[in-house]
Amino acid sequence: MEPTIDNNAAPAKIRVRFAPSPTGFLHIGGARTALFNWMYARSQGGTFILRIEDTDAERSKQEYLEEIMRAMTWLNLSWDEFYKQSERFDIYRKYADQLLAEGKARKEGEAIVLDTEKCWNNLSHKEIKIFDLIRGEIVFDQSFLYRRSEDHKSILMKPDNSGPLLREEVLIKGDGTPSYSFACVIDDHLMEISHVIRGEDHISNTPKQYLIYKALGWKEPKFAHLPLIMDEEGGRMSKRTGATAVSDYQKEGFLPEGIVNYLMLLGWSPGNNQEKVSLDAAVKKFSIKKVNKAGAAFSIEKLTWLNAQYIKEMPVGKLTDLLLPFLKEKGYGENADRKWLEEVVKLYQPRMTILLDFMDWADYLFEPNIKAADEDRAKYLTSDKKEGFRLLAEGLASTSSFDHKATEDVFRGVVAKLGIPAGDLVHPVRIALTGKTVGPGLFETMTVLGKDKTVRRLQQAFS
RNA sequence: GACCCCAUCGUCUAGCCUGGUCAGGACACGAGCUUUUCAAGUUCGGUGCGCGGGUUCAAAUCCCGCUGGGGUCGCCA
Repeated sequence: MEPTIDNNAAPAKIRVRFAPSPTGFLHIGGARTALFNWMYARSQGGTFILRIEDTDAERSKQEYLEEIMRAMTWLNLSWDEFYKQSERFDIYRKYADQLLAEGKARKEGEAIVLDTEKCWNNLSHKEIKIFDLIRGEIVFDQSFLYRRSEDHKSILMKPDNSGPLLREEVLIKGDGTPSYSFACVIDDHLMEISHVIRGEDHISNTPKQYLIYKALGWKEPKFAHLPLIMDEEGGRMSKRTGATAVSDYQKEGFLPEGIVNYLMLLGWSPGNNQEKVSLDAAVKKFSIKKVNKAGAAFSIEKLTWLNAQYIKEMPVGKLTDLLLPFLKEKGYGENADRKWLEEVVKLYQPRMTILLDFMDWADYLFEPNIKAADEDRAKYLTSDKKEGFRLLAEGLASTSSFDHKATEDVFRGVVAKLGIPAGDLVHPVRIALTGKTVGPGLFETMTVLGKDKTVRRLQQAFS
């Protein structure tokens, strides 16, 4: 039997946008906003739009625009449509002129401002109700329009004292460019945005924009205001308290999978106690109603842990590929043997949390000479170790094979002969070979360092 | 200051809508195991419903107040 319910009604088209202004690098908070928009679009079979809000010609820079697109691409947040507000000035102008003609706006010098008093009075209700998918209904009375003194402490009254003086919303600025709210409203309407998903800092912009929607005779979209990301102390996220640009994290060797995974967990949870969630899995489970209301503190430690999880499960070949640019930058491993390099990577993979860790730990394999810190030398390379070093160098030099077993056999032989615990020689040798007090197993280390360098560093350890 | 938003371990969160499961998981932290070091891994552990009132047989969950935190108040976006 055919269903009796009419399902022919076209389902509402889901269209969302991420609207950064290219006045700086893509911020970690911006990336999160983009991510939630993206997840919502993908989970609903909707459209994800990237709209560049570059109305401020002074502050907008092409390099930032490119950087934002590069960062989003790196994070795997692909967009379906692309717009730049700077190419749409004539559209905003047209609607401003229309409002002017309708008497809902007026000229203020070169600028055009909305007659908010008239627009407010045109409203059928004496309050503005915004429905927020995350927070429910948010109600504003007229006070959000009140004009205040410089110090914000007192409300300015009309000259005739008949009531509070209302602020006029700038639509077109004195230089002819549109204001943020005006361009935003027009674009969201024209681009048929169904859901405006943005940061909580925009909640108080919403009633102003509502007034513009109504002045234009348009229906407002649905809103969802995401909680803000705070810094580690719960304060406002700023450059002062850590890296804020996505590209900074990329430079340190965070993986896009790790960043995206961490970011999605800030204010949302798949609900099944899972921490490690791929973008695909998140899309399947994502629901905007499950997004938290409270702000979330950014924890570099958890990000780092999550990043380490992705590094650990990565095929060695791929990890090596990712390391290549970092090595190249340092001038390391230009002609390194790929097979050898993968052996080295495999050695450090379990302990890496970010790609840069590898650079800090494996430098001794690429530098011709290494030198441990003086205090470590003084502590470990004591003269009573000289005999052990001599015997070890001698023994290793004469081994035919130089693998884990061979090096260990020689080493065990030496400590047995000297009658000392293995640990007494292990640590000094590690210092001599790597310049570090910590690292992977000593025999693996020797193996990847190679016979020549190992023997030479042992011989020169005390010089 | 006004308006708005928010409130579960130190942090991210599940649970809240549809009151009744020792408030569950993760990061971090501590301890054990492992071990040539540091990590990793593994086992175990402590830590929380901001406060005060209601409603109810019963409140993390519903209501009110307080406190605390955050946001906004630009011809920036």
